[in-house]
Amino acid sequence: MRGSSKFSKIPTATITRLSIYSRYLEALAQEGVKIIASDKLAQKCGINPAQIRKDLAYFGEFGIRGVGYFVKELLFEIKRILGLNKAWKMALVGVGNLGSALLAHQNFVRQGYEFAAVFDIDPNKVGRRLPNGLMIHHLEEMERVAPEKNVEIGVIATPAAHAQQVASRLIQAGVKAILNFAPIQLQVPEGLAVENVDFTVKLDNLAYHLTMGNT
Amino acid sequence: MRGSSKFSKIPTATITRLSIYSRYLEALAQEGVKIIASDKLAQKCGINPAQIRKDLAYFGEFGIRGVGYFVKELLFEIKRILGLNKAWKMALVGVGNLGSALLAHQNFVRQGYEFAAVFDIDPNKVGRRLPNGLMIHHLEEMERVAPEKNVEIGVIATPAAHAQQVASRLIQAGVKAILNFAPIQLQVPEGLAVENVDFTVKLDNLAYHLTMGNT
DNA sequence: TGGTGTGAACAACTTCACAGCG
DNA sequence: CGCTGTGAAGTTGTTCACACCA
Repeated sequence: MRGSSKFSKIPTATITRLSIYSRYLEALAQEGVKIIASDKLAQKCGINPAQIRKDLAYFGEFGIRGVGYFVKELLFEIKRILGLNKAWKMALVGVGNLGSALLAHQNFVRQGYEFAAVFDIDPNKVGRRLPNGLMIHHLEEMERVAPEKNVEIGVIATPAAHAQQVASRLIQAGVKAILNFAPIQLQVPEGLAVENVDFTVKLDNLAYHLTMGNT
Repeated sequence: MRGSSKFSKIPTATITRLSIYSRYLEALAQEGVKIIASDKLAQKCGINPAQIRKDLAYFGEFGIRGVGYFVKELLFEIKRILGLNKAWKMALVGVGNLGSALLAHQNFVRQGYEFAAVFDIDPNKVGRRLPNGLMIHHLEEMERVAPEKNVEIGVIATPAAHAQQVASRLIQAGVKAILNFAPIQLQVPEGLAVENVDFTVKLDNLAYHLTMGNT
């Protein structure tokens, strides 16, 4: 089997790992490393070498037998696969502590993601302009503003109580992918992509490990 | 098989789901709902009902056949399993945008987690006192302060470049669990629990779904 | 009767082991 | 020779289907 043709079933975990590979390849490229073998990369990522080769094999043949992978070339290919060869426009909803931190987070820009619109419902915030020049819109304006700014990804940084309502609005405004920081399982129609960033759950995992015997 | 005795191999996914169940049970309890069936809960969580029963079966029998589960009782049991019947002390490292947002985040306290110590390396921050009364310590003081404050969980909110160094310090100070917000794979000794909160990776997943055909 | 608890079937993902090629 | 690419084996997690019991 070869090629990324059509809808081969790619494990979600594979995509997640590709993202991780790209980070290390980026670092290697900056260090001037030209070639890397799956064993070396695997060690860095804490992953089985065969896993890396399998992951890549879903999309084609990028390596040279007996040698390894050209760092720059592989990085380019992975970025292409992930869709990082374009600038993604995001909308932030919720300019609280977390939302503000996300706005200030410089990794996004470096990575090809950009906040193109910002929303809130707090009258004290709506209408104000952020340091980066963006205006805080009222959530009501979502349907108008989001398409105008070509928003493709919605980022929910509101309290859990508002998250579902916000998600519905985003979807109505044509957004097809949501990054959800609220600790709630969003109900969305088929075909819509939702990723949850849920540190409460992660903490619970840690608490469990600390409580039970962690091998 | 029954009971949580010793080291039965529990899937990580099960623990994650238990955490999610607990959230919905909490909501149900507050709404005054007394009894819930696995089908109902499953629907809320977007999970297969059998999965819920399997997850619970790892730890005992908590339901009544033909009836369902007593909400309060099940919630109590899950919290006990996860180790949430105590207050966990956390140390925050990195009082930047993200770190500040985490400090202000009220869900932690409600959930039984508490920041007991805060660290940074920025001379402009070290020595200052936070609104909640906590003093920002220099990272160098970790080994002294962390044990003093009974820190059990380390939270890394520093730039990626510092994360590994911080992790090592936390470990040296006796911390056995780390919540890592830095986009890097931490190298830690066997038996230490690390959970990564990595929204860059999540965004990449969304970008992939938007780029490729999402069913 | 109706929903839990659970062995057994199934599906998905990971690792192994080695053929094949630069 | 050495490392990729990959079928096959192994492992882990999920769903089904129904016995069992309040």
